[in-house]
Amino acid sequence: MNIKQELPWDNPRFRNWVAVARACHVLERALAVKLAPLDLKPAQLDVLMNLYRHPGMSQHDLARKLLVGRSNITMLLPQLESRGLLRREGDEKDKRVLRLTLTEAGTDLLMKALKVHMALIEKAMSQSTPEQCDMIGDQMRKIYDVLKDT
Amino acid sequence: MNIKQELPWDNPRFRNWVAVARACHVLERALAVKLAPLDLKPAQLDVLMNLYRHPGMSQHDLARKLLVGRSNITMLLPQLESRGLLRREGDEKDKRVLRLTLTEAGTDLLMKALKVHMALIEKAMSQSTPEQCDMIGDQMRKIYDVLKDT
DNA sequence: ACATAATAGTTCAAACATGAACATTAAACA
DNA sequence: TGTTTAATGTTCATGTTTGAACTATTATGT
Repeated sequence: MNIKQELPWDNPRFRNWVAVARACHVLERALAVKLAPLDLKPAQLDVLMNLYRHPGMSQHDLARKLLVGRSNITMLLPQLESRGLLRREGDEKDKRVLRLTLTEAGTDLLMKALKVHMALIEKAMSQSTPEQCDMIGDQMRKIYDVLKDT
Repeated sequence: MNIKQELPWDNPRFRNWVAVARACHVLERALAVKLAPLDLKPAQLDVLMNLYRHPGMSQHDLARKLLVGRSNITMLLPQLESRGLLRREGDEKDKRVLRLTLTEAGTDLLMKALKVHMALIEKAMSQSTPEQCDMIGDQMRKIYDVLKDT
């Protein structure tokens, strides 16, 4: 019988995941700083990114994509809409849903923000070979699949 | 000249980092759910973990470890202290600093919470070989080093 | 058709994080 | 020593995130 149970810090999976979380955290903070001149928060950038890739998506779909609650989206959108970055238009067939699309100004700002975001990620991952980088992405997508319904 | 500039989604580093961020986010959410029965938030678990590994650390040191502001720590600790999970004692030599240590109850709760955390991480990373897992950890530590002073 | 369920979005109060300004104490240095 | 500068922790105002309750609309089932 063990007098002292194994501590998580002895476990490679634990130690390595802690490193993942810390890297995420520090990159998020750095991104917030770099986006400040554009008067944009990381969460707002996530919104613009998703609308660019999925024009006409509903608020519900957006919330699921961003892994946040619907009320969060409700609170987030008016700021962006009043700045003229996106439009909310009622769906013809289903009067419950609002369809979201970027305006031209929204797309312009997104492009500027993406340059900042890209530069940061390039800097962060400059140490990794393409193979390592892809492997990391593959593993992370698996983790997401394993946990997404938890 | 390019009519359309390269989009970030065409860049492997960008796509793969997005996967990292999403995996982090979904694991954090899952952890919050699993910790709820212990009446513990992920941020509070982070505090307990750090105090266990570094007994007697100051609030300032704790804030730096957790990558948050000092005021955040000030707001966080009273909840844990009033539950009898940790002690705050003034330093003899420097009357500005408060030394933080876990109580026995704090250590007990930490051990229970770590089991939950470990189980989640094991589940998440069960798809990775030990080599892949270590490689991910190595890369993430590099990213942290590159960005920590940004 | 009608009653019941489920869904999309909003509102609201509570919890949480953040950064600037502040008080206290220690360190630097003239 | 005495003055200035820096460090620790707190307070407070602000902004963000969350989940539960609510309205309006659509889907389901009898």
